[in-house]
Amino acid sequence: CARIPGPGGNFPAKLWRLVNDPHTDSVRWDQQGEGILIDRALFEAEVLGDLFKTNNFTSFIRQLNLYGFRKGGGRQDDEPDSPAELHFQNPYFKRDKPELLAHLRRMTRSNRAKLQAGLEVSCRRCGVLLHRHLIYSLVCRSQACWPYP
Amino acid sequence: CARIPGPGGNFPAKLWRLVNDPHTDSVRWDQQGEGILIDRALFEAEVLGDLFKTNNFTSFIRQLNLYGFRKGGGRQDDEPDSPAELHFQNPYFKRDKPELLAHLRRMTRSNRAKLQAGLEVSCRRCGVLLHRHLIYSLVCRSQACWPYP
Amino acid sequence: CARIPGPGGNFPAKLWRLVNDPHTDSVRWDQQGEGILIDRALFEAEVLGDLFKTNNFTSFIRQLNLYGFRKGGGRQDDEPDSPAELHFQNPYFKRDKPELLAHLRRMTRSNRAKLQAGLEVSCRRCGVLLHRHLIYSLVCRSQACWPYP
DNA sequence: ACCGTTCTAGAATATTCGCCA
DNA sequence: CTGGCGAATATTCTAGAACGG
Repeated sequence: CARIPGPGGNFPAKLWRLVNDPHTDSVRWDQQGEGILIDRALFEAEVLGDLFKTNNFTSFIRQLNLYGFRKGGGRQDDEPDSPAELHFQNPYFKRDKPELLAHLRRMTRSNRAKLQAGLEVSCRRCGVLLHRHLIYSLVCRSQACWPYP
Repeated sequence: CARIPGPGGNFPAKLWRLVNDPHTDSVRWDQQGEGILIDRALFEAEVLGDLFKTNNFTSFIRQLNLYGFRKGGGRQDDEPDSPAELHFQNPYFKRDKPELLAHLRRMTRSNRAKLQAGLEVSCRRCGVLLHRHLIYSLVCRSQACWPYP
Repeated sequence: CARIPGPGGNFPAKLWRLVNDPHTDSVRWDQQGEGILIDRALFEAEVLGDLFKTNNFTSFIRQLNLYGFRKGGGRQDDEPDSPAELHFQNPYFKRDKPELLAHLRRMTRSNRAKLQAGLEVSCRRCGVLLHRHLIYSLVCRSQACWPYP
């Protein structure tokens, strides 16, 4: 069971990799797999400046918002295990529905306008990279081979 | 004679600081002070990943082009001391005419259109930071106090 | 020499008190007294949750922006001692010109419109509290009685 | 009606990738 | 092949908007 490939890809690819990587403690799925939980202090030490070029946690939050993540739990605000953890959710980012990832878009003003007009919006390398990553994560999880040998 | 302040500022501010900083060997003025000479290998080791968030020299070149720098010497391609040095020049980036710095603009498509239409184009924090740096470099050079004590 | 009164007042009053309070290490004037330097980690431990109701540093930044503070140094060489310190400045928030405090306004959209139309904009309790605090700080500094006994 | 807090979006610069004359 | 550029994403700083006190 190979490692999830890295560190390339755009923001959704990186986030998908992080949340599915058992070696990453700062980002994880909530109990229902409908949203993600982020431990800020841990995230700053573990991820920022490494996988991302920024050291500012707020830049990471800006990316979450750009890709359509909203704060708050999926259903009835299921509590994070630690009160310090931030809860975000996105209709196209679900643990058990990786096929939805293809709908993720960077919500710039121009993309928003295009979508409302019914036009196509590209997502550079979304297809290839996300596909690779989701295959990896699905295969690995189904084989219950995590954590890595 | 104080050090040139850093590391803030936009690209022109950083470049002006680098080329005037005697501690930076990878970027320097050509003999006439009309263009800059860049030693790529040295630049990668000395500057990239530190003052800039990128490790790719080509990203730095992209910035040079965005701000209007062109390859080639000012007059008749006065030879770089080392054949490995790249020669770039910009009509508003001259060693002895810091007042021209105020005309530097990021040449995006929209900015290009605005300029052609005779409109104003902003340059965030260009004024303050460039002003700071040019004052420093002028004062320091005039006092011949470089390298720093 | 009495302590600066607290903890009441609106945001500018609190900030003026903090930056002039020698017991507060996380907020201080830059060398020229034209901008303020903020140590985030220290600020979170020292000030947040106490003087302000929030635990989010970003809320404090939002307040700074609402009242017209901008990131970056004022004019000349005012780099932070520690690169970790954030530098903000405001044309009406200067160490040696407390009379300018009266011009501070909460820059909401409506206030912005009013000011551009040349209308008056109120600032609740700005007058009274700021006046009290600036008197205190001036008196205290002039008597060189800091730090407090 | 104003202020403070929170979450999200706008806008400018920075970085990356790839095209093309 | 190369230099310059378009266009997409990434990072930074500031503003909009909603809500409660």
